[in-house]
Amino acid sequence: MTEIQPPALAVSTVIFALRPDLESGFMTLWLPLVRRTREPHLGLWALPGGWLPSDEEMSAAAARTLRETTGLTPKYLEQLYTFGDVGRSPGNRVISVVYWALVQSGEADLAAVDDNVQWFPADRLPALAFDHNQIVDYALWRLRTKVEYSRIAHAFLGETFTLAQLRDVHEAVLRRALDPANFRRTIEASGTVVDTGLRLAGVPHRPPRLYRYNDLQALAEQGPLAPALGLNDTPLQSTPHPPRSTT
Amino acid sequence: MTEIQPPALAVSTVIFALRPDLESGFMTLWLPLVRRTREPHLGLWALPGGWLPSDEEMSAAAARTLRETTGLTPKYLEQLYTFGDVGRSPGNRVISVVYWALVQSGEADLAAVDDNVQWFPADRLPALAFDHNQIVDYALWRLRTKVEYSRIAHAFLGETFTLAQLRDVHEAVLRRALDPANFRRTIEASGTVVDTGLRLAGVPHRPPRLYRYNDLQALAEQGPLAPALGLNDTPLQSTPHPPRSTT
DNA sequence: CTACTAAGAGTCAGTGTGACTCTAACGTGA
DNA sequence: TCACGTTAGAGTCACACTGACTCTTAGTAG
Repeated sequence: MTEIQPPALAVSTVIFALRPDLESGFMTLWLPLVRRTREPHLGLWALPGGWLPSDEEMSAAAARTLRETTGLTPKYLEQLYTFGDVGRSPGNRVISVVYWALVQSGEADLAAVDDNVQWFPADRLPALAFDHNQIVDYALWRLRTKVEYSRIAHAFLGETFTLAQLRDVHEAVLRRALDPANFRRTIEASGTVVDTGLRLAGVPHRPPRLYRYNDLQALAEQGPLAPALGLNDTPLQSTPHPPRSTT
Repeated sequence: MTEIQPPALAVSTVIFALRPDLESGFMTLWLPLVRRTREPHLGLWALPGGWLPSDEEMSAAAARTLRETTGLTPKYLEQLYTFGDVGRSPGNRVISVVYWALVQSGEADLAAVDDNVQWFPADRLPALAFDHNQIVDYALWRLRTKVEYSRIAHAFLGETFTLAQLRDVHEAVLRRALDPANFRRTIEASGTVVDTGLRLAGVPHRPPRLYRYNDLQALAEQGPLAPALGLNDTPLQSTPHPPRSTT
C-alpha cells in the first residue's frame, strides 16, 4: 500500500560562472553540476541541492548545499522559482525551491572538481535528472533579461574592474558584441559604477581606469522590500528582490 | 517535547480586482481577504490559501482555494514568490508558495462577501496575519512594474474593451493619469491589441472602437517555456512566466 | 622614436515618448 | 433641427536615448 505522504521540500541552485570556452575562444557561461549518487536518476547530472532542514532559512540552505558540493561562495543569490509539478519526480512528490547564483570567475577555478562534480557550458548541457534542464533554461532566461535592466554583471567580477571587463561579461551573457563607446556611455549614465581613481598598469596599451560597484544605486532598482544597507544577516551579498518577513 | 516536524507546504494567493473607490471616486486596486477561523492569528485577516495536497498541482491548488473561499475565477494566475523564513509563522515551519491573480472587474462584484470574506483597498490594509502585509506589498510592486513592460491589464477587462477602458486600468494600477493620445499610440504600436471592427454604441460622444486581446503577441513577451498556444491544461488562462516540467 | 592597440571622448542620425493641438462623430437640449 | 458639449482619434513638435561611427590619448613593443 502506498502511504499518502506530504510533499517533500528541496532547495536547489543554478550556479553561473564565466569561463573561457575552448571551442569558441570567448568567455561563456558555465555551471557546475553534481552526479546523482542514488535513485532516482542515479548517475545523471543534476543541480546541487538538498532537503530543507526545518530550522534553516531557504537562502542559507541554498548557499550551504552549494558550498558543500562545489566549494563555491556566490556573490549573488536570488530565488528563481518554485517547481512542484506532480510528476516531476518519480515516487513521492517533491517541491523544489530553486535559487540562482553568480560566482566570481576567479573563484570558479578553485571549485572542487572530481568525478561527481563537473563544469558544463550552459548551452551544451547533457540530459539532466528530473526537470533540471527546464530549470536551467529558465534561469538562463532570467539572467539574460535581468542583466539588461538591472546591474548584476559585476557579481562575476572582483572588487574593482575595468569597463572592458564589465563589457566582456555583458557580451558573454548576451552572446553578442557591444560597442565599447556606447557601453561606456550607458554604464556611466546609470551611476551603478564608481571611478576608484586607480588605473590598471602593465597592459600594453593605454591603462584603463578601475571602477567599483555602487551599492546605493543598485538597491534602488530592487523591489520595495529589498534588504536594508548594512543589515545583511547572511554572509553573502544577500538576496535582493525578495522581501523579508519580520518575525 | 517538541517533535521535529518537516516544514509544511501552503499555497496562498494575492487576488487583485479593480473597483470604484468611494473616497477618491476613481477606480483603484482592491483585494479580497479571509478572516482566520483558527489559531494562530485567529480573527485577523489573511490571504486566501490552504495546505497543498500531494496530488494537486500548485497552480490548481491556488485556483481552487481562491474559488472555494471567494467564489472567484481569475483570468490571470502566476507564481509570485515562495516565503519560508523560519520565524514567519508561530509553531511549525510553514513554507508558502504564493501566487498572484487578476480577476475581471465585473466578476469581482459577484464574489462571495460575508463576515469572513471582505474586500479591502490595496493601499489601505489592516494588519494582516503572518507576513501577509509584506507579501501584498511585493505583489503590488510586481503588478505595477509588470503592467508597464508586459501587457496584462486586459485581464481586468472583458473579452472586448475600448482603449479608454484599458487606459483606465493602467491609470488605476499606476496611480497616475496617462495622456489618451500617447497611450493609444503606444498600445497600437505594441501590437498587443486587435481592432474588432465593432464600436461601442449608445455613448453620448463619438463611439469608440472595441478591441480584442492579441494572444500571439502576448506569449512572445513571456519566458522561454511559456505554455504553448491551445495546449492549456488548466481551465484558467494558465500561468505565463513559469516553465512547465515534462513528466 | 615609430608603430600598434586599446581607452575614452565626441558626433550624427534614427527612434521612442511626453506635451500639446486639431478634427471627427456622437448624443443632448434648446 | 441645429448649435453645443464631450470624447475618439489623428497629427505635430521637442527632447532624450541609442546605435554606428570618428577622433584623440596614452600606454607597450619593436
